Amino acid sequence: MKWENVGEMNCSVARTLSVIGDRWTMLIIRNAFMGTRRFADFQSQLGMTKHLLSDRLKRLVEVGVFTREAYQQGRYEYRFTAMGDALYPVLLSMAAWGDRWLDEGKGAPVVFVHKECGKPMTPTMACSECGEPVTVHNVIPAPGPGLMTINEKA
Amino acid sequence: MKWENVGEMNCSVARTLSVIGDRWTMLIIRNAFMGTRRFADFQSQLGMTKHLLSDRLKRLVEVGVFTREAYQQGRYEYRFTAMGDALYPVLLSMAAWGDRWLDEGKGAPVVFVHKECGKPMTPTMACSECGEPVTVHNVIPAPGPGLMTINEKA
DNA sequence: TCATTTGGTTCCATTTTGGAACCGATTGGG
DNA sequence: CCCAATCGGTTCCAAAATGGAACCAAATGA
Repeated sequence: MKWENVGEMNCSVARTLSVIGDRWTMLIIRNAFMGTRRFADFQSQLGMTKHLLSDRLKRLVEVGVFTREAYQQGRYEYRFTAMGDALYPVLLSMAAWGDRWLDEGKGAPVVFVHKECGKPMTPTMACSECGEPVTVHNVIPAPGPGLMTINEKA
Repeated sequence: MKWENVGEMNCSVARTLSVIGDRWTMLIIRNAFMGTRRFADFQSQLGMTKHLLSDRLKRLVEVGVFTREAYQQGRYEYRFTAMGDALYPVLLSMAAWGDRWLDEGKGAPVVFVHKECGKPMTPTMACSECGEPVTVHNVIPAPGPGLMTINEKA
């Protein structure tokens, strides 16, 4: 199977990966969450080549993660849509995993402070119904309405 | 910058992506969470070429996400370590985003049931301190102990 | 015994990425 | 107004990664 067909799998994870699953896209999104908006800033911060950045931004706009708005003649800002904002938990879960398992003994580069309670926190996956933390041990996947086969191919 | 240097950034997200951020790795991990353990099963379920699968599994074992244990002479099973289990929230956050934003009107292929409360739920990112949901609007990133510069290069 | 399964490796063509040069439109400085 | 610099790209080419198929040795199973 080719990568370009991954998005056609009947799987939410595969479809998500078809949008954010290539080498640079999540780093672009990370920087966007840190406030970066403009082409040149993304490029200098990430050190990626311009044509790749151009492609990725174009694609994220097409998919609906970013809007592209001129802030001057021919100068654009890329800003999250609601769909883009909703990627924040994906970013947080990656940051939390890297902090815990790949910190090389130096501690977390960034800590997250929850505005409401004012405390530095670890982003934690919880049940929307009862609020308790969820892990691989207490979640059971079950067939949903959109299921046909778990791994349909072609 | 080349992709191989991304893992050296002083950023937990970048380091996480250096492990799980290539085309196939998260799909391998998805299937592992669904119970797949063996080379041939990963290969037939994912439809990826054998040498790529071989590379990815080798790497995930090196990094510490999987163990590789013989279940017969020369036959191996790949199983999550604690480090690997801890990737579950990343998978859940991707599944939740895909369900919400890329379902193509067909509904979620899989729903998650929380064992403790017994209800189908939406995996939600919450504050470890107060348990309230967190979003891009109520989290403030702050410098942590491992920070030197936010985007050190080279 | 002999075909089949498993878990790969090797080879090659195609695709993607990385690096650099180039470019037109816009802007800011003098 | 003129000129240099900036912005947001595009084009070209080399290098690296991926995709497809063939091949292979060890172990199994009939």
